[in-house]
Amino acid sequence: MKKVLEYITDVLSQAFVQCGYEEKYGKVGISNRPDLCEYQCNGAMAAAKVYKKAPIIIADEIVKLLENHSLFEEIVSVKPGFINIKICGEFLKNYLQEMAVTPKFGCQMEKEPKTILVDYGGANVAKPLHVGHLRSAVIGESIKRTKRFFGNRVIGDVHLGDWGLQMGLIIEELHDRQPDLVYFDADYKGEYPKESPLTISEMEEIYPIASERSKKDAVFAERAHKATFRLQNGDPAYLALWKHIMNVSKADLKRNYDNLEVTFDLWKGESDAQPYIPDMIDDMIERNVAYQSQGAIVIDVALETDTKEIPPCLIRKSDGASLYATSDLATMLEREQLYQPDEYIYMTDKRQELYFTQVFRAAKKAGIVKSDTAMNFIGFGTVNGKDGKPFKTREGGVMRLENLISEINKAVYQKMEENAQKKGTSLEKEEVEKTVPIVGLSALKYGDLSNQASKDYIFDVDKFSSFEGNTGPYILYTIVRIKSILNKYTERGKMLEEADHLCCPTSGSEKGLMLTVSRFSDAIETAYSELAPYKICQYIYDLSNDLNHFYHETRIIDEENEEQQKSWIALLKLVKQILECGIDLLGFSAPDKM
RNA sequence: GUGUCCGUAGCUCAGCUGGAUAGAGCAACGGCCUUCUAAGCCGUGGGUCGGGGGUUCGAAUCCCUUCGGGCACACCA
Repeated sequence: MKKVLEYITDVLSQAFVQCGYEEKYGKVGISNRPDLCEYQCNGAMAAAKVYKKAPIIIADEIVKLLENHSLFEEIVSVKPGFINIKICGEFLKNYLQEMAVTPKFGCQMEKEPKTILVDYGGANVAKPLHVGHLRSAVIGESIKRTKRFFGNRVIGDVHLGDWGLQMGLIIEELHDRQPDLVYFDADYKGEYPKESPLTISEMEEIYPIASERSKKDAVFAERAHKATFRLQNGDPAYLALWKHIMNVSKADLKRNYDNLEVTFDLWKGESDAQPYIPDMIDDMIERNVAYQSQGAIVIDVALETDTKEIPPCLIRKSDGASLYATSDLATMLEREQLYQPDEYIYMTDKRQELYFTQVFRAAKKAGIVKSDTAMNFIGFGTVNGKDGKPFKTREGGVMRLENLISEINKAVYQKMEENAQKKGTSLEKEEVEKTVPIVGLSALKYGDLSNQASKDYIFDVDKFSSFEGNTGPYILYTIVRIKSILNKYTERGKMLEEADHLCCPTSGSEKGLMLTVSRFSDAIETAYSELAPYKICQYIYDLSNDLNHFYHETRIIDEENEEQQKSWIALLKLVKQILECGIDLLGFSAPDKM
């Protein structure tokens, strides 16, 4: 669907041409003075320079030509040379009606859909999820949904950190605690047990202890390194143990991600890339892409155009071990074989930006990915506490994601209870069990997504559980209000389907709401092209504000004029659909009541 | 040191392809529930847009400079 701004810009551009000016001066934008107008064109002032005329004279010419144009309710020239525009209600009404029956409310789908691989940059196996993992999961989920919305094929890979030293640490710690396990019996020749010797909570308890121990105990650290080495070289006993750890850990991670309504198409990890590594490195050396430097194998990735020195990308340490980059490159090799992505998106902490420019360049230089494959890195900022330092619990430890969620849910529950008390009703248990996690999730996700991904942000639990103003629950509350009206409407024996016709706006708040509705595709398309979920937040927050403003001024259920009431119901239906679409792109949904 | 991002209201942040009085939310203060959910709505107060130069009819926005902070800079991930 053509956008409202395009309709107006076309008309203005034509007028500029008719008056003998260049077309480009007809560009129209949203007004920054809503008290004066809805749209504005500043082209007359820009044109004034070139054509050596007073801007107001040019603006007057344009306005004179368009005074009676059917698209405008009002078009006037002001002071230095602004052209202020109010759009005709009739046009707006028709535009919204078309939106309501157009797929995706008129958003422009991708003409050539792409295959996009999203790499969530690895939660680590055997370690609990903490707030740091929140961003990649939440932002990634939203970007995945947005990319799909526009018609692309998206493959999300959780990409676990499952092949590193933490495995050796756990294995050796377990060795000390339960030396009698068959995995540690060198002479054992039989099948290894099907049951895991460790539960998830034992694992989560063991890991930090083992990790600490390795820092103080050099002998233990050496053992862990050796165990890791044995595992990576395919020792059957350790591999069997590793599989147990993987299964238990994956099941737990999956449960946690499910709670966040975050899903992955692939549950691959670093271990999956290992088989590709030896051939890949040999091949790179053979083709002179990689070479030996100071005992290590590296790929030069510096370009003449660089403003700073980009160090070479290391793919093998001088002791022969592979690194993160090796695994990432090998993973691309596998992905190219299996999926041939047109675009890659990597989501990690922004501190890894330099690293990823190195890897991306290495991948292209080595011909692992095609030269025209889009390689995107989304680096997000760190989650900080109120003190501006990386987020910690009150006790100073790492905040587990699970605890965070339950803390927010507790606050949601309290709020619901308060509200019930005020109304003198009591909470229905089933209702609460359904609603609390939905509202809590909206608070958590919206709180994260409404910030620009690349910036650090202050994570304030109190703020997240206050639910006032620009928050997820506010958006949900708005939707719930609409649902409530629609319910009342049908309870009175009226059919929602019959409310499919809009009238021209009769108030400022109604027109304001309609104008914001009409901006939907601009907002979503911007979020899509800039990979910026916070733009979606901004838009649905605006829309919610306009709805609530309209809501407080307009009695809908009591309206006696049937046509008018139907029109409002139709408008509410559309706003509800759009808000629901928006929050779906953000990765959460609305309850029926709250 | 080099590169990079940032500095806007007491706090958390928008706004940055230059435009009219710099906007939200929180916090503070004052109104609005016998009427569609007050997790809401309306209003008040609060800013030398880090400092200084420059370009321009016009700068929070572009350029230069300076101060203050974050982060990264080959065998970690």
